[in-house]
Amino acid sequence: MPELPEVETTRRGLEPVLRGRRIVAVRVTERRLRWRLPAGFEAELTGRSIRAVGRRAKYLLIDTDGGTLIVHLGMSGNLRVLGSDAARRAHDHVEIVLDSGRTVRFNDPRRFGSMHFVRGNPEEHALLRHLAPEPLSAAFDSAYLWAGTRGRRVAIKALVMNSGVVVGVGNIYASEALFRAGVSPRRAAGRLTRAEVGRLVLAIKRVLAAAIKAGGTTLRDYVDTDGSPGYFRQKLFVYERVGLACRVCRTPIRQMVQGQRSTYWCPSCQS
DNA sequence: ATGGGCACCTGGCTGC
DNA sequence: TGCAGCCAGGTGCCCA
Repeated sequence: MPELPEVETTRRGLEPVLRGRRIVAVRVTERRLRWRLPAGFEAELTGRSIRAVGRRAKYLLIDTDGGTLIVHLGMSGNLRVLGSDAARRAHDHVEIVLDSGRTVRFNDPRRFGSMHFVRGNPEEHALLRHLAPEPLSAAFDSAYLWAGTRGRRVAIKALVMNSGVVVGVGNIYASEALFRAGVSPRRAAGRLTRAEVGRLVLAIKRVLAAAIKAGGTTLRDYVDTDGSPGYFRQKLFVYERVGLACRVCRTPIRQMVQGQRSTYWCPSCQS
């Protein structure tokens, strides 16, 4: 479910609730996440004080005085802030109880999400070590993507979803950014012109920034830490709009499958 | 190295 | 009403 804007929205919701708080209890009701939670997981976290809540790609980094909790929301995960007496719901797997009396619950029906508690620099963890630049950073610019596309025969849509090229762009925002850039999702990455690469870099930055501003996109389950949905869905140009008129030229939006994922595009605006 | 396909898992919807 | 089949915001891993 969540791409960079949804994870960043979650980070912003967690930060004021977690910063400076101490973890007084950790309860796990399902250890079988994407990677099984180790036996010592609860004990390692309990008693820690939280210093900050960061983000790298789609990973949340909950920085404590004894290590970092790395959280991924997978396809269907969310973290909600609740009172400690709130009723448990189906698929609540992990609960982190704070000294403020509030609690953070990780709910994830599909269990593609994950948690790791690591000592030392989390950027050196195997999951983070090989990640490409952040899309909203200065490092992700036209020259960078130009170099990263040369000689690549993969479809440009697959390339922008590759976390070794740029992070945080998932299935929704890949289609949306390509629409905004006027580039067909099936084009071989290496065949894009300099101008197209430049437009694509700008489109990725703008669509992600606009989605963060709207609190992310809720298609089905995504909710922020308060349980409220994101409002960017109304601003989507192509995603899940197959057969509907393009909001720019009125041509019907089309859908195809690339790499087992749905792609949406306007055959008139994109070439 | 690169590209493509599968696997992990549950729930919701469609159509017979 | 029941059930099979298909689809869903991700990504690590295996193979050619």
